[in-house]
Amino acid sequence: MLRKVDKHSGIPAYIQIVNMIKAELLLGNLQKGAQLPTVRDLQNIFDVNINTVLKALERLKAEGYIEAEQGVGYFIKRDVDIDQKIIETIRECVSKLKEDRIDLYTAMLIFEEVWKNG
Amino acid sequence: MLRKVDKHSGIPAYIQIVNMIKAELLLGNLQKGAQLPTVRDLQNIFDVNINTVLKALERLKAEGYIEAEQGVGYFIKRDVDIDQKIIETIRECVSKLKEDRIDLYTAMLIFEEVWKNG
DNA sequence: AATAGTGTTATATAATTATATAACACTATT
DNA sequence: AATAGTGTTATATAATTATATAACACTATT
Repeated sequence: MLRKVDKHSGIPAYIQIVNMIKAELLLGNLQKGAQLPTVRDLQNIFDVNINTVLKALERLKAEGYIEAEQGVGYFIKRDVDIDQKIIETIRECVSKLKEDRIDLYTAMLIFEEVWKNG
Repeated sequence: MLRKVDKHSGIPAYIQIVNMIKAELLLGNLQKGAQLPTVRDLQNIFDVNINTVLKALERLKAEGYIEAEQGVGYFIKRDVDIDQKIIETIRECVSKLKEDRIDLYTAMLIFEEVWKNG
């Protein structure tokens, strides 16, 4: 689901946009051939300047995820398949953590640190 | 564990530093009263300029996690306790995901998206 | 042929992030 | 009193990020 970027997170807006679109690909919400909203719509969806949208799309294009057709639109170039088992593992973990009333930011800090160290 | 920042992640170095130190607090690796390495040591540990270290420490100080004593050093101001159950939940999840050969970046993208949407 | 709806390119400006460097101020030890 | 080891402040510079704005180029429909 594409939504406003968080302007206070410290993470550059164009990186957040890249991440959101990659997440849609991973979850199968955006599939090969699908057309993205127009750059001017994306500008509104993400609540950023058009140039910031273009910077994110440029990055995704360079990484081979999307392609542009001038005068027509942006399209998903390939599916990014992921084992459903992985998604289920993460869903369960998120579900448990939410029961414990922890917030996303804290959860991600621990997640990253445990991954890199533990 | 404090380590070099990732200069290619797109995330500002000072944010990465803040996050790493917060993660240490959450995992109990840094406890109330503990002294941080000197700013000049941190500069080497994180592989950034001293001003970038100071920017991160300033943020942590403003949020009440640490305090500075001029001429002496930086100290942890309070413990950030977290239910061990939460850490165990995350450890198990990370363990499963590593078995599936997924990478951290992909895992975190899914994690965040599932949290905000699923 | 005209037009509405796409993506594309360009210029200017400001804020933020990061580096390099130097000098200063305080504390604890010698 | 001197000194080594801390944090602190200041100045300059460059790259990156983000915005605002305008004009242009291509495609598909009317």
